[in-house]
Amino acid sequence: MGRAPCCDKNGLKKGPWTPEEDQKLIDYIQKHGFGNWRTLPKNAGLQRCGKSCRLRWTNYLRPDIKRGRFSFEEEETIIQLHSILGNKWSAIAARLPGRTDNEIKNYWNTHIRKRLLRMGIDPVTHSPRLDLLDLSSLFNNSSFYHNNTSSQASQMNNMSRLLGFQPLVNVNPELIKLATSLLSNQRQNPNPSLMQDFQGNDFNSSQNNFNPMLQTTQIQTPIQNPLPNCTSMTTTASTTASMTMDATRPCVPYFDEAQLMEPNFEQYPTSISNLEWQSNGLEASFGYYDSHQTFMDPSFSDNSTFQSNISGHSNFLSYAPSVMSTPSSSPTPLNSGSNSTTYVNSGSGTEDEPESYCSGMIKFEMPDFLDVNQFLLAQTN
DNA sequence: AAATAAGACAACCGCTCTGCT
DNA sequence: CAGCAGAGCGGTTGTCTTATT
Repeated sequence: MGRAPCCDKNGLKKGPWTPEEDQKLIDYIQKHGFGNWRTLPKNAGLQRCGKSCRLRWTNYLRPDIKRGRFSFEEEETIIQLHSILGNKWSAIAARLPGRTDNEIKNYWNTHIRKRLLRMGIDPVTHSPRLDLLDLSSLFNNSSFYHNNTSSQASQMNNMSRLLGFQPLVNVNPELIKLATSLLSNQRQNPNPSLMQDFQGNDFNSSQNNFNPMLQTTQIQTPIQNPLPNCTSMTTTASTTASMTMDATRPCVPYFDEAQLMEPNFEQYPTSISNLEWQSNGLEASFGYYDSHQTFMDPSFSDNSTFQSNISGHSNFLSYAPSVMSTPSSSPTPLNSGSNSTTYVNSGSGTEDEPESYCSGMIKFEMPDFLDVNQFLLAQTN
């Protein structure tokens, strides 16, 4: 079926490129540019197919390619973008100057993916791996998540070790509660009660066709409005967005690729640069940093209004929603004045295995070359 | 020192998308 | 509008290097 492969059996060479071949390709492109890849190898005197030449050029010989180890900032950026874009390596590469999609893909598969797995995070959904959390079923199924869970979390960790699993990073009891409840729900037949959060709010109604609990794990499911609690939101030409939040409902962030591709500026803030999401288990709370980068937690004050101002402090990124719901390794209470407790990462990652991006609440510093607004705008083109 | 395993990354394969005729 | 070819993309494989036994 389909057309013949580009590399037919006409004696075209395959496999690793030699320095001589590289030089031929470089010389030819420097003289003539890269127009038609199919005719290029013949004109350049190469026994390669055009596709092979194109890949060699774009992935290796291009002069603007940055080689060498990925920096921590690049790594963070890849994880953040992957949480939004998924395996869209070319889209991710477009935001990392000098890096190719192939390089990023390889780096993801050989480094980042394994690391996330070791930390009990699903590299696809960027959420805690519920197959590990499901160990709770080894204990008392019926009463497990009706009681205080701190001792049970400890039990689970011990059992995980006994069974040879990588222990989850200091399992957050609330998260276990959420996960086990979710698993329990998922096993049952569709039930109206599934569509209620712990506060009894009905997410099954047409008005709220969004279940923040399900979003925690079924992160790939597109939703219509990632900010369902935002009862009003305005944008202005000065790229300042304000919105009024209904704090009676959890406001769970979610940006999927479709949303990024087609941002609706009547629905979303123009900038998400100084919003910060966090999850403390049951309630996904919503906070932001003020101009002094002090975390503000408006989630439990009625009709909280906040400003998202691009010019406030640029390049402070805080979206990466799915990773945010990861158990904290060393949670440190930050804001105990409200009904929810805010945790910040205490930076417990090791030297060569920085894991700080994988805690209950993570702050990401956006590299200067990554402009969030430009990013969003680019997606609209 | 040799054998084996694991890691890293370049390259290939097959599919889809897009533009041209 | 259909068919074709070029280009791009994501997944997978192959090969080389490094670490371990």
